Amino acid sequence: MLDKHYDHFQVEEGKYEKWKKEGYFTAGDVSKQPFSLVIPPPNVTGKLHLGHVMDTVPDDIIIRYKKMRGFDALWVPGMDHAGIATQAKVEEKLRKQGISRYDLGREKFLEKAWEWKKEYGDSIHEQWAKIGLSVDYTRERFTLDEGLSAAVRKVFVTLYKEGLIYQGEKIINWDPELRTALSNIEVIHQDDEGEFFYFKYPIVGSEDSLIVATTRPETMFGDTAVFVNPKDKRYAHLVGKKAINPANGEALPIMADEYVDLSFGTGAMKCTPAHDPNDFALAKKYGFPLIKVLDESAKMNELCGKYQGMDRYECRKALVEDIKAKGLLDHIEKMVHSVGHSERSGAVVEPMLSKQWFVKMRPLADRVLAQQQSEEKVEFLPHRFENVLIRWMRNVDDWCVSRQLWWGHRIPAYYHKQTGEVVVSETPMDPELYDQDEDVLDTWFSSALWPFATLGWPEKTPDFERYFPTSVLNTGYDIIFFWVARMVFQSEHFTDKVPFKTVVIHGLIRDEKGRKMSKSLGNGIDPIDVIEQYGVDALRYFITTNATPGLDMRYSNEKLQAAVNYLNKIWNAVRYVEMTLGEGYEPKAIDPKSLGVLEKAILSKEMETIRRVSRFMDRYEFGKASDVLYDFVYDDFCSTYLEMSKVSMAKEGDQEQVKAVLYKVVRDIVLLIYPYCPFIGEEMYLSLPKTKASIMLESYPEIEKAYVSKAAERKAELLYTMIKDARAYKSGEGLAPNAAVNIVVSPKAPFAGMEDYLSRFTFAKKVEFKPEAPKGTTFAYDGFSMVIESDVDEGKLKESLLKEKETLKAEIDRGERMLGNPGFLAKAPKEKVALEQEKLESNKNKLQTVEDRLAKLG
RNA sequence: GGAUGCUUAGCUCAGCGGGAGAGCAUCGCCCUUACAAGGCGGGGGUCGUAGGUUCGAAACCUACAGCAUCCACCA
Repeated sequence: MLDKHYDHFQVEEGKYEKWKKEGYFTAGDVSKQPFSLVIPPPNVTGKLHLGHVMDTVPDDIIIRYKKMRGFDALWVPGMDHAGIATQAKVEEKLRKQGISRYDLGREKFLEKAWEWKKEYGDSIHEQWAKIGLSVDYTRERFTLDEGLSAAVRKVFVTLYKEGLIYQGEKIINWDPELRTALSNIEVIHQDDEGEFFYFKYPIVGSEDSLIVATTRPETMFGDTAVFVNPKDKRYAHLVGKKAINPANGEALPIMADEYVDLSFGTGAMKCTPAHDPNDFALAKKYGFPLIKVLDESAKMNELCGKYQGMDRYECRKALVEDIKAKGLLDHIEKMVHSVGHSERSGAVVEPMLSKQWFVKMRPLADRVLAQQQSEEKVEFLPHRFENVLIRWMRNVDDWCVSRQLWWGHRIPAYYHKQTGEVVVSETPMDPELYDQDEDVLDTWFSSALWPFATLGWPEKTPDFERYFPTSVLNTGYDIIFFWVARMVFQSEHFTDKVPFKTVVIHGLIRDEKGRKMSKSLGNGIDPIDVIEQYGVDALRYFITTNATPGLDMRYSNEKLQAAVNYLNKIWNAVRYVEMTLGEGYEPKAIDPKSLGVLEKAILSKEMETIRRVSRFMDRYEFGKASDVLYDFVYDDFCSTYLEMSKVSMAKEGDQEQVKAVLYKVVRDIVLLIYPYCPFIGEEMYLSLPKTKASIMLESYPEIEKAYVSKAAERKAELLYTMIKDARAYKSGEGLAPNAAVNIVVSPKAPFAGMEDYLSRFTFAKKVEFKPEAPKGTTFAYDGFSMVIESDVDEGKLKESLLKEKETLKAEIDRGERMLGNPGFLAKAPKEKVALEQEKLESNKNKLQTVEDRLAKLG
């Protein structure tokens, strides 16, 4: 027997450990159909946040549901080494101890990083357990483990041999704080306030000068030309002449190119090929030298004269002062412009010429674009997110994959010590003869292989053969570019298959005010705190049912409390059923034909509920599925059938049937809620009679056609409507709910045995069935009527009757307008027209009754 | 500049061609042995604005406004 209140601490205790120990999470029953998914691997950078709960709980619901549906459901867990993010954290920790990574050296630093991974990996495991994730620990992976590393080398070498990986000197995004290259998407653009400096460039051999504007004066040491637009009449006479760079006195050619925007700045632009991607393109076109003026910490280098060694901003300030002193500063404008920041360090990113490794994206992206046109494509839910992928694939630039870090997959490229010859190899080259490339790969390079490499690829392992491609991936829209896109192209290129058939995209969780959760705002919410307060089942329920697919959701304490209340409701329904069944109850088979009307009706409703819930579960629409179940639990079961059953139990003869039905329905409710809330689900399940060792061994409730009876539902509905009418009538007249009345139904009862329910729930002293209706307050239904006799406050009654009359008239008016419209009759579906006719008839009858009653009142 | 989403009850959000819904909040009555973390009953909305399509629009189309997000560019 369950306790009076649901206590989440007691309910959660020990269950996860038991499931894990019993091996319920382990897949591999080959007699069943496989179903698989991989966890979005959390970074080993720290504790999990609510975003991870959003990523993983839907997966857990899917896995638990699919297991109940008889699938061999595999959920591969694992974590991501998160190269740059983790390295930044480890460096920060060391810095607090006054140590830099260079003090330690590569090997020692990596030891520290592995210690970090161990510590945070353990804490992530604890959190998975708290959340209740049914991941298969026998198949757990790490993006830096031996198998993944082998897969990474295989992919790198293969792409290199195919000409899809190359080393090149290009403008990349440089993070001067972490001293590494970044890919385009690791750069966050934000609008920063800056200054726009207008400098005078004297024209050689003339008194004239040209004004050029820049936001980054410190890069002027790398300028190679000044450009104007060929159509620009203001400068036509200067093209071909030379202008003096006010930073270093060098003469720069003035050239014309269509690229220059006449309306921006002064219409004259300086060209700095080594520090701007557009200028780089111009320099290539005209064959300019590429002059780099910043070092890897964004300090000025030896080409910058007296500014050498200065930080870029220090230099900017000093240089502007010096130019001003020379009288060559025209003016300074404040301007807000978009500035790139490193996603991890926050440092302002410098576009910089650098030799890096790149993945040639065009052929890989084209393959994806073609695949999305075919039958064997990745399906996105909601569909619109497919366009995000497609647009990115259409416009993608080559991917800079080398990082000047230590924590990650070291690039399998080797340089001959004498000749400098480059060898790219899966197996290490002789260290006597070759030096390995110092750089590591972008962390997403290995994440991209996650769905197939975790299953054993490149080996043809049984798991890979059986579980790949995976069935579904559930993740946030914020990492479609970072992760989803890359898994798709790598998978299609290397396995010739999509990595997953369906991607379910969810929104992000925000705080109660709708703001993004972030460290700087300090508004992040620790899931562990939420679990302490409300229990994990409530958190799981909240996070999967209060969100619309693809849209952001807000964290809400109120909604969590609502979830707790709902769970407590189910808990108590189970408790009531247990009390009713009594000790030692032995479940009995139900004969659908011999059941009473109310029993038939609730089972029929349950079948409809199972049908609708299953349909939504199969489409991964957990919010909708839970809504359907919620309505059934509250309205149909708890408020209605369960209350009716109290009367039934007091009657002779029916008890066994009622018990059997109560048992079946409440047990099925437990099974239906269980994928969402496994802990309380297990607790309630085990508390009921005749169970298996765990709810994890159960199957999902099935629709049984013998239980479907729309006729019984309609009959029961009549009774419920009568009760509701009688109650509303009493309330409308200012009678207490428990005030005594007499009810007469005529000419006969809609179904036998209903009088007990009617009297109990309307507090009728007497319920009679008579062929003739007496005088009194009459409610008309199809084929019979109900008359209520009571002491009435005539004033109040009249008021409520008048109000009812108004609403009925409005309804009738609406119906008549509709049915009087020739267009409606001609074009609307026949069923709709018939339905409206029925409604109109019924409303007219009701109005008649109301008017009769009013007439009697005078 | 391009794209997407949102705008519905006091708050948070469903609904997305045929009678305006939920949770919370609010008001009234009830501690009735499943549940006061509850029950019963009630109040509250010209569904952002303006046009259009349709027999019928909160829903479909167009324009506009506000909010949010993403991508690109910014010498």
